[in-house]
Amino acid sequence: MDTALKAIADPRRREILRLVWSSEMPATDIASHFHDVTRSAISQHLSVLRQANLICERRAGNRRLYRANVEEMARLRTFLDQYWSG
Amino acid sequence: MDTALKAIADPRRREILRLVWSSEMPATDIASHFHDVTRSAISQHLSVLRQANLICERRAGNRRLYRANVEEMARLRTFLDQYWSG
DNA sequence: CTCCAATTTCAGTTGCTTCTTACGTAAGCA
DNA sequence: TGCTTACGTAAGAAGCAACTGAAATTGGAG
Repeated sequence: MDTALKAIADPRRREILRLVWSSEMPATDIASHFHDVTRSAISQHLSVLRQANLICERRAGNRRLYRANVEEMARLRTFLDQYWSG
Repeated sequence: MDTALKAIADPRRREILRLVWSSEMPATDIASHFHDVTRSAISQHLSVLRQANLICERRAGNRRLYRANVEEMARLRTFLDQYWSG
């Protein structure tokens, strides 16, 4: 849970999550949304998000398609809701 | 807002916030709740929380009394709620 | 004024984060 | 087979974060 909180504390990663929120997207497309950072950096952000279990990865041929793990995000949201009201 | 998110991503700081959630508490009392870390470290965590505007400080003689800034926490909560739903 | 308690601040260390460049690898295409 | 595209991973720089112990600050007590 801690890992997830740290992960979403980064604005770049929140932006990535938003991109794959409701539909999956290949890594290249994700990276091309960021013009101030290399593809490699985005790949590493994706890795952080994957370790936090906030995104799912699916391989399709050459590509890797990412989408947000809405269940885990719901769990994080619940955790915070309990924190605010505890 | 980013600063606040980073601040609450740390479990120690979340614990501190919980301690001063509904009543103010002097720094010494806060520090004495943590047995694995020095007063100095807690003081620095308090400083991070103050910069994030998540706590308020009041001086009373020798002491410094801290309490959570519930308004700022509410703003943070709203920010996250909007993030989840948009 | 002196001494003590409460607390921050400073200096320094260690470890983590973010980023870049360069390289590796697997899938598709000629 | 060899070239290209789409990625991840490795290595290293730069900066940030968390901690400790020592010193500074500020207020109270004698």
